[in-house]
Amino acid sequence: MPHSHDRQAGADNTYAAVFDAVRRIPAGRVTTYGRIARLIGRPRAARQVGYAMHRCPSGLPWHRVINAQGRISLPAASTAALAQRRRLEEEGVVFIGGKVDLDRFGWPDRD
DNA sequence: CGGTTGACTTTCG
DNA sequence: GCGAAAGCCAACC
Repeated sequence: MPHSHDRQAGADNTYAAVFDAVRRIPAGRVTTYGRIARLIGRPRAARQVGYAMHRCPSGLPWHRVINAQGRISLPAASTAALAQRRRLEEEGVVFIGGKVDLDRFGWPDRD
């Protein structure tokens, strides 16, 4: 383990923790950057989760991560945003007015 | 080493 | 319900 005078898990573990949390999201569910930040013990580091998403490895279900408003956090016209929405819809996630109802599709949530 | 940046969140008008 | 502003924190240059 790292020395305790350092911050919590250590910066090197941050990305791994974020990626691991994202991999735990089941298909057909979504979560928010802030929720992941909280899961890895950094409730205020939501932006860094987004940053980690930009650097995410292939095979990671990054499309299941959206913002707290239930909206895709990318320019609506961008290729990535369109791909994200399409993938989520393929998994059964419903967009209403361009937004996802986090109360129904959010994770963690009821089973 | 220090200012900028950004796939965020929350609050206010 | 929406847009603007402020707050936060690590990566980048």
